[in-house]
Amino acid sequence: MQPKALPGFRDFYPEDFALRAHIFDAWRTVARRYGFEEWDGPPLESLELYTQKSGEEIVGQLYTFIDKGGREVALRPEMTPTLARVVAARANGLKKPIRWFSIPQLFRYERQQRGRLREHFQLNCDLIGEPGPLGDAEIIALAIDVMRALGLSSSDVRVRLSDRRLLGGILREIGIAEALHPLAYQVLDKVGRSDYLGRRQALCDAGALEAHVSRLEQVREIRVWADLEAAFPGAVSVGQPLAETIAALTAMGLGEFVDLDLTIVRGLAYYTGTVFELFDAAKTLRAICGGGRYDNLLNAIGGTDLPALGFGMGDVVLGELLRDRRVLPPLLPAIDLFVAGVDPTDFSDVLALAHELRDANYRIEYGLGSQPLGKLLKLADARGVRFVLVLGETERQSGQVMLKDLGAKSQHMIPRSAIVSALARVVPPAARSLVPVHGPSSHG
RNA sequence: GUGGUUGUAGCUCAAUCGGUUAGAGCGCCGGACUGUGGCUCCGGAGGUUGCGGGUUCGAUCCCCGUCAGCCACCCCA
Repeated sequence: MQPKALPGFRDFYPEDFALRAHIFDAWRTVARRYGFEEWDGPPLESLELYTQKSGEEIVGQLYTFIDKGGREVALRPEMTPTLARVVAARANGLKKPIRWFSIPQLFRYERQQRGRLREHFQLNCDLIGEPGPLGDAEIIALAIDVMRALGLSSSDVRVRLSDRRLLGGILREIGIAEALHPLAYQVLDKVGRSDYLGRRQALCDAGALEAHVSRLEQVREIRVWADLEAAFPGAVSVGQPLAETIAALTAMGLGEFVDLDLTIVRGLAYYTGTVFELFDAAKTLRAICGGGRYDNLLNAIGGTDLPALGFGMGDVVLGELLRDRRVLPPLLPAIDLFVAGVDPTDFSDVLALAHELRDANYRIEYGLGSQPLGKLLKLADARGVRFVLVLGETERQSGQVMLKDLGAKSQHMIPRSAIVSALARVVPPAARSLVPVHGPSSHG
């Protein structure tokens, strides 16, 4: 039996890594477009950071151990507690609102399933120090724009949006006691799922009136703002921030992505306002992204009273959705040019030429052993590279190099002495090459 | 953590009722091809049938266990 990666952990072969890089690229590009700055923290934290405040659910699934100094430590399962600590440490010196993003690798010890591993990368975007609904719209818009940047539309992904303040208002309007609100949230969370009746019974057993629970069930029918006004007129006023957030998203032209869905609760105990999730439209996968407002968390962890909100977007479900929707990045060749020497006496010329071109920021491969030219061309072709430079006795005597275009099936001589400037007109240097790997023929 | 289900080559899959040395395509390596790639043809490597045990003259096939994948719970990122 060959050794394998631990369950729930991944090996990234180059084609897998290409997808990961594609996702990271979109994450960074869009976050920067919103003026967010990248930061990071340690992957290993004190266990106490997680046991403290951020929801007991997570703690049972931590990777924890005692380090050699006797400290109880944990691999980070989420980024928000670290963020709270880091921000709190310099809260007075940071200009608000703070716009930060990070791409941490996170760990959870849990049985894996599709879309849920023990390790994943997650884009975290957080906006700290802004209490108003335009901040909520900003964060949600960023998440939507990541989808758009990856080639997904509103028919591929949906934002499901709710607000705990509004939900609280609805529960008060119904008359459900404050102490029963967590149970009521669970009932809403389970709507349409197998355990729904069990949770409903639990709420009744805890003292909720049957009539109240029935009315609570109307919440799941609310799809547009008018539904809310009709069903719970008394709660509309506490829903104002959510209404303004939706209006802002509509003004941005992103309204078509957004569904009002008050059954979105989210497990983490620290959310205080807006909560939202992104799903694939067919809803065959797990949530792509989840987030919301957590106005009390920074105070609880770092003693700094700042409103905040943010989201986490994992790479696993997102990658599956990109595969499903067939919006994967094109496979690009790893090199711009292949250099082929005709026989072993050409090696030193090949090495000199290759290195000169690498210094000019070309990505270069050449044959590492003594191989016939046909072999080298076959290798170049397999690499997906379009251009080959051939160096042999003939070229050396005339002070030239042969530039062979595998795509156009043509070749011509260019002067060896001015090789870089001669090439620049034909082959743009370096990693900006856009020639697809299977592409010379399909590329034009 | 609970229940169900599936494990054959790097990948996708075969293998009659339990019966000889577990096959094929793709991929990989080599040759035809010593200054011209893709195509073609030929050859090769690669498997303790996830692992362990049991039943049997004989197990990829049946039984048990275990590990891993998947699905549903659970929980959420």
